[in-house]
Amino acid sequence: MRIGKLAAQAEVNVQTIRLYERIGLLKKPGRRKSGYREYTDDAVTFIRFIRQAKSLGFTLNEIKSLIDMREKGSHTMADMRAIAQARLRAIDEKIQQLQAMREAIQHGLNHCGCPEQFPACVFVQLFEGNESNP
Amino acid sequence: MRIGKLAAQAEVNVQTIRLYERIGLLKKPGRRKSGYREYTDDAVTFIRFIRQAKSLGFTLNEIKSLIDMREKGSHTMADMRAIAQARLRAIDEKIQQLQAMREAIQHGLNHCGCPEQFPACVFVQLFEGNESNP
DNA sequence: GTTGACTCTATACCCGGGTACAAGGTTGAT
DNA sequence: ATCAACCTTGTACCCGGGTATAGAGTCAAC
Repeated sequence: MRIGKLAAQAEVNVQTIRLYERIGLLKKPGRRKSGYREYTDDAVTFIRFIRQAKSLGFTLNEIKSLIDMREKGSHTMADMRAIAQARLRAIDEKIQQLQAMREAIQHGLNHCGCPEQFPACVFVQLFEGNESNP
Repeated sequence: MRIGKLAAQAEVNVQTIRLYERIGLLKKPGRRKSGYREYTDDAVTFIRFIRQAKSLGFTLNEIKSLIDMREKGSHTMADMRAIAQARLRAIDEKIQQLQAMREAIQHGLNHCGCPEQFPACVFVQLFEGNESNP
């Protein structure tokens, strides 16, 4: 199939496919005499894999690492698990960080004893020199 | 003080200060005859406020909204709280999303009954059906 | 055999939040 | 008076992950 159909079936933009090819995520497909790219059905699955991995928070670089490993046959389960675990750790860190932000803001809102009196507000405190703020 | 000192005291880059000025986050300081920017001490506090808000996950645009409100005197507590609460909601959404990713990956790792047997791995499953791409 | 939809390459642009020159002018201590 | 360290503007570049455009060539249905 040509690129447009692949894009439709994999639910991505045509440009995105060419981008993925350029950065080495997708192998270069065959070409017609006209120069048109010619894909087989498994390209659909492959792009879906990429999108799925992306939706799990893997960056395109990480995905490329997985692909490269697999391609070189140098992949072991340990390698793969290590990548997955690194991603888990990154996700956990991010969650911790967001929870800390959450708490700081929530704390500000809770301890702002000024339903309508502006100057006591946590935001005002932020403006007025970091007197007592977290 | 001149921009270099301000940058040092506020612990940001000189370029960053100019960027903040350009996007309207910092109001334009006075200038010497030579054209040099001349800041007062409260600029330090102000930049620290920006960094603090940023560390709580506010984007520069959100911070600009807070500042604009304050400048225009059109700020009410309700406005400020609304912004803070919007940020809280955004943070919560992000956390939900990360937790879903976390679970999906963890599930994959747990249910991959192949400490060293490659073909049953969750990653391999992702690849399955496209044996011949990269 | 013409039309309209498709594809090709190359290049530029978008977002946010900066960072890095380059070429010139100023400051201030010696 | 010199000289390093500072400042000015303008421009371009970085990251990741795309999206948009122009100008030219190709495919297929009628």
